[in-house]
Amino acid sequence: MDALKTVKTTARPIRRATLHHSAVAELRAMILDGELPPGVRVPEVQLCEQLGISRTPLREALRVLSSEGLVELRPHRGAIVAPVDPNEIAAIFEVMDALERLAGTLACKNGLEAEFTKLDRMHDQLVAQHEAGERAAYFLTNRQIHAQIVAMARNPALEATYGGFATKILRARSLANYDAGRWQESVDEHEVFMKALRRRDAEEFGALLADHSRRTAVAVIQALQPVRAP
Amino acid sequence: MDALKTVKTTARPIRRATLHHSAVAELRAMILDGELPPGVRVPEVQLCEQLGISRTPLREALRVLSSEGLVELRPHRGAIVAPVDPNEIAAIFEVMDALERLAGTLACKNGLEAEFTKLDRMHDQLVAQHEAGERAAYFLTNRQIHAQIVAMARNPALEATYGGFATKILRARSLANYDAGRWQESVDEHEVFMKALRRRDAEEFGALLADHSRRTAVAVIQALQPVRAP
DNA sequence: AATCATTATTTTGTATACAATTTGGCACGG
DNA sequence: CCGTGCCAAATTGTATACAAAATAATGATT
Repeated sequence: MDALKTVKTTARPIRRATLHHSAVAELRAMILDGELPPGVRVPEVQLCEQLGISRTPLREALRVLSSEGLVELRPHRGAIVAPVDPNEIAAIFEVMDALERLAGTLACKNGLEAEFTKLDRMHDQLVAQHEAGERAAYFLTNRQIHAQIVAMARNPALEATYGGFATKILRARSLANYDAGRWQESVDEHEVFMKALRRRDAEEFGALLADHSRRTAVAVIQALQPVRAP
Repeated sequence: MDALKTVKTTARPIRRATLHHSAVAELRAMILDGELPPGVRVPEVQLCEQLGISRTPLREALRVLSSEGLVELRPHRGAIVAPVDPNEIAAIFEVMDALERLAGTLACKNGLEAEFTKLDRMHDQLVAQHEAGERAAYFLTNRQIHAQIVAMARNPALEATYGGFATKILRARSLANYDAGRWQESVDEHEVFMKALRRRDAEEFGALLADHSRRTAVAVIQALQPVRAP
């Protein structure tokens, strides 16, 4: 007696089966990984055979990435991977500070108890990775922590906007090698705002997150300066 | 002795000649004007002959609008104009408040003298249009004022994000008829934050703008409630 | 008569072919 | 020797044709 006709195979019934959607994901990853460095031209046919798809879905993907700001479309002149402009990154961080503050405040108000404890565990992991000098793992955990905070804000619009900026910032970071001294500072700041979080002090937590973001901005932009385009 | 080889015919040498780009603009306008109401299906071929273009550029346009959140793509099931979800609008306003505050603070710091006076003139116009009961003209001026403030912030990332949200909010507004009582209130709030602006009190101006945004949010969302989908 | 299965139609997704524009090179003239 | 104009190759923009999937319509079976 099966009451259901269809079996729920997975929690998310949305299957992204279309090629153009896969192409977006693939290209985005390639751009983030630096496989497609900023400023480089994106020849359609070459990428087509590389991805094993036709031009149609690839072009659709390029339009989407353009609207995300990861590529620039120059009519009749081909697409290029969007260059990383320090001024643009600075502007993004200026907005990001405000978003971090908002995320922090809302997360404090809307987060579930289980999420707070999860955040605590993640923070412990972060500190451990810092002490162990595991740079790559640290950065990943760091991103996950901030993503978790944003998720706890329970605001899809904030999450989407934050994600878009985070992507661009991530790309800038991967270009500019991070200052070593900033690492310790950053961990300290995490310690501080986590204390505010444990007190459930929403305003203070938000303010500290914004401050953390601002300091990160300074470090990233500074590290970006020597990369002057040749 | 002309030192320049090319004559600058216009300030923006970028010409948007491609069909898919025109299609994006056209469709976006149609969605905003309510010509394509929320939830309605978007049959590709029908729109193609209506716009006089082929399916290829139209589909590219749909992907862009999807990435902007104005249409929803359901794989193999066609695209629909994104429904206006009160919860989504509420979430957007929550972010918008923060953006308004940021815009106000930055505008106060980075605005040029000429721009401040221009804003004053626009405000006078706004008040006049309110007194004259010119509803449509008032709303236009209102939008222009806020756009001007955002422009004065000198932050392209903020401007783009703000613009995207403003588009969605505008669509929600056009659906829900605005409460009459709110109109007077709104003008009063404009009066108040303009005073702060004339004092060049950046923090206060930002705070008042955020407050204005929050109150607008309440009014819009309330006006949106009776529109329960049948 | 109602339900299910199967088929037909419509619509979307993808690939390919054609048109238009840009860019690099080359010859010609100054 | 340099600049200008024209031509050719390559690449993008658009249109159309074909394939796949979903919806509907129909008929058979109970």
